[in-house]
Amino acid sequence: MEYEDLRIVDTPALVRDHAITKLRNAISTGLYPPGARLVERELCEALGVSRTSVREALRQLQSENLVEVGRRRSINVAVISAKDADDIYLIREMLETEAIRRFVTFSDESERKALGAIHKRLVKALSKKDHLQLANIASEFYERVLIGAKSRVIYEVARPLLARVNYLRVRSMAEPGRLDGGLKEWDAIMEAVDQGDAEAAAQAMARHLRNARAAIVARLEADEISGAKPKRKAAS
Amino acid sequence: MEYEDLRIVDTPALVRDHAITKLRNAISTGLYPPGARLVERELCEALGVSRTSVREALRQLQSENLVEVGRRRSINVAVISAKDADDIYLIREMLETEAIRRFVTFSDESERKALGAIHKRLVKALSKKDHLQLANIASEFYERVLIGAKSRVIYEVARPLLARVNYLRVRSMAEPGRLDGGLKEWDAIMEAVDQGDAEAAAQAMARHLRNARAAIVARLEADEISGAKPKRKAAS
DNA sequence: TATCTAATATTGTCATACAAACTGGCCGTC
DNA sequence: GACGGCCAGTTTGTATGACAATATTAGATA
Repeated sequence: MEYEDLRIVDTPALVRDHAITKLRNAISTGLYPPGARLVERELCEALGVSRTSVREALRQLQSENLVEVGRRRSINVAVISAKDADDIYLIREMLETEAIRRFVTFSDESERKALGAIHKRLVKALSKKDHLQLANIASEFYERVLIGAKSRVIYEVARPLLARVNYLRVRSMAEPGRLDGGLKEWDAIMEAVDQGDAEAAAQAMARHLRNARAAIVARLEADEISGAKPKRKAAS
Repeated sequence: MEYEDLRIVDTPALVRDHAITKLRNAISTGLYPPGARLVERELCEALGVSRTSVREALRQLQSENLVEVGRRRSINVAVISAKDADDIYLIREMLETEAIRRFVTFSDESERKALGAIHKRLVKALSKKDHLQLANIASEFYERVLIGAKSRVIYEVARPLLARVNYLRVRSMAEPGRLDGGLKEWDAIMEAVDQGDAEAAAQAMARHLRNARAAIVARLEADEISGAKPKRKAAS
């Protein structure tokens, strides 16, 4: 008999996890844009939780580098410079090419199916030019690859990097011209995965990330020269 | 006149940072060995701080993956499997080869001098077979390279990985045979740096990390087959 | 208007409090 | 003596209130 299925594994939801998720979302959607100051009391109010929980959540976001401490002890949404973004994408390339190699090697049928489904939705969103949707689906794709790679370590290292550039990706995708690499890059990745060609998949992923990097870094550099206007207040 | 030096930049030490440092040390020295359960009240007592601070410190260590939550919400010192270690060293190789390339390219004279000094101490500790000292100095070396690479992102990603394997390195160095790669590997790195040969330095670092990886993974695999005895209690 | 001062806000830390889940031992029953 | 269940003690998650030390803002004043 298989009793494994009966095993109680359910962990009651933690308030602070809820808070972390909400804050992460608020940051990646730009509700709290880079540089915005996060005031504990306001977050308590907005989230409906105690300062205890908000503070623990902030500590976590802090070590994920999604927020940073200002000079006056204030907590601000992290500002990512062009150089930072460049480095993040370099590291993503290192990690995610390895991840997709392992995905091809270790993933089971259902995982490949799931990735294929995400790819389909991606194509649809692309054709509709639905930028926000596209960014979200792409996030799912990256994350699914990380999970399928079956390496706790790679996942733990790469995921925070994804979170850090999430906002940038949403922004960049709203740009005319580059809809996150266009169809070809995604198709190349998916095709290589379908054919079980790990090396081709890694190459396709590398190309994709290098292009994304170029687009995002260019955008940030343009921003930096034009206006160095640090936002101090959160969006209302 | 240069008033910059008078600028008050000093940030009063935070209790929680103190706690984090202490705990990190306790973990990497093995005072709290892998698997050991960390009980909040005991940590409060040991550190002489309130539960608030201990909990915020734990949240941080948690996102650094130095501790992990057990089934019943308990906080345990992270146990690193052979596979985890293998992956960590793979990623370290990716990051630290890049880091030392940049060190060679971007570091200034004083930083190279400082690295040279660390190397000298390393050689001395090696000749004395002072394992603990050796592990600590090696940590300094790695960290100094990361700093000299002048990339906030690389530093932020690589440093937690260093912290995660710190305990393993201390242990592994106590092994007869491998004294963390022996003289040759370190000398090769330092020589390449001195000659300003970024690529040679990267190669030497890669070799060093691959050897360290092999030693540590072998050790962990031996441990895993012999005894799967998870420690549940912290050292007194 | 410029500047100094007092009121206010914000963060860091502590001390409690309490519910929920878990642990372990004690006891009674058979 | 074995079994089962009840009860007290632990531990974590969360909330609340308090207070010092700064930082910020507003107000008063020259």
